[in-house]
Amino acid sequence: MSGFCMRSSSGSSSTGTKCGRWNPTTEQVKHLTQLFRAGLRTPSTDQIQKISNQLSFYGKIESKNVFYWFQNHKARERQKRRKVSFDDDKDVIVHHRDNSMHASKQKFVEMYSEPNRVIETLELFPLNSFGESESESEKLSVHVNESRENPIFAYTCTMGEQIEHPPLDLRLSFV
Amino acid sequence: MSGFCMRSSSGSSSTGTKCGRWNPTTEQVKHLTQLFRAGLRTPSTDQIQKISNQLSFYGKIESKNVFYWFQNHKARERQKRRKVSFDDDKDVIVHHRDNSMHASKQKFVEMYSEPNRVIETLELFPLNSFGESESESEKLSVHVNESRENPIFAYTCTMGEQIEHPPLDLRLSFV
DNA sequence: TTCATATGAATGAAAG
DNA sequence: CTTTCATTCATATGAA
Repeated sequence: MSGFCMRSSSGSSSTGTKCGRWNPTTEQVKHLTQLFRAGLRTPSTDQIQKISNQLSFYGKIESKNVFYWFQNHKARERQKRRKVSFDDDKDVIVHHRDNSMHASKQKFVEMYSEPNRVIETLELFPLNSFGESESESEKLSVHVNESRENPIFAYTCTMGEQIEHPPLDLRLSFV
Repeated sequence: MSGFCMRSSSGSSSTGTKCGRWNPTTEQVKHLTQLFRAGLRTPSTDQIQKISNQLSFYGKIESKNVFYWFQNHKARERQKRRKVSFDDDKDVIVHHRDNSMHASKQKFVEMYSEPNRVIETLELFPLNSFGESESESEKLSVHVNESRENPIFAYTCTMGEQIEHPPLDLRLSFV
């Protein structure tokens, strides 16, 4: 059994999304909580494995469940605390808590900040992550056409994943 | 403005539906996925630009969105391989299911490297959050006993929160 | 049924 | 790249 949740974003009705989800037993929750209270916040993969293994005694459970549990529990603990701690806000004068959150908004630009705008046949593939992914170890190149009238996404893959005719113009083909 | 943030249509009990972050349309996701499946993993700035530009046809989207999408998708594809694979038997007895992972080469290979009790000294507390935890910034260790009969969860916490003795064997204690 | 809440799951964004 | 954070989505459950 594997819960596959398809997230139909926007578009129309966001229905669907059906998947069974883990339902922890009280015992499992009790132990997870204890570990949390003991100070565990972000268990490592190893720890997750161990915990999962042990807790499986009480019922079905997977590693990812443990992972999510801690993730959520920690987040919500913090969230709860954040809502309750609105003491310094309406107070002291010019303390406009600047929205610094947007200050460093574009992190990705730091690395790729290059006004370069060469448009041609692109050379993809960092070549460092091919053996491990489920994708194919093939090479391809993205040919982007600059025509701007009715762009068309045209995937030229031997995989036979041809999409209809979306108004795009990103051509991808093997080399 | 343009309704780029639909979502709370029929949901009265729906959450706030804030429009703070990018919400890819089905079409956008479809295309991104295709590119990914075709082998694209780490698009260059140019490529990101082009893709973003093309996908903007379907809705609001920025370059960084594309950048992050690939980064996350790639990472999670890999992470999935790591977390969703260990299925535990709820019947005691821990067959050392060997470490015949899939293809990963990190962290996991050292799981059950020892048939004895594996004592891992955990380094908890990320320290990036103030006193959000009830525990102090201390270190603890998880003592996992591999006995395959009647595991017992034994939390050795100074808090005096001793639980009974469930059939588990994950010992957690401060160091 | 409808609304409200708790929480598992997912994922965009960022930090490390 | 890896890991963590923040926010959101979805479902199960219980109250009204």
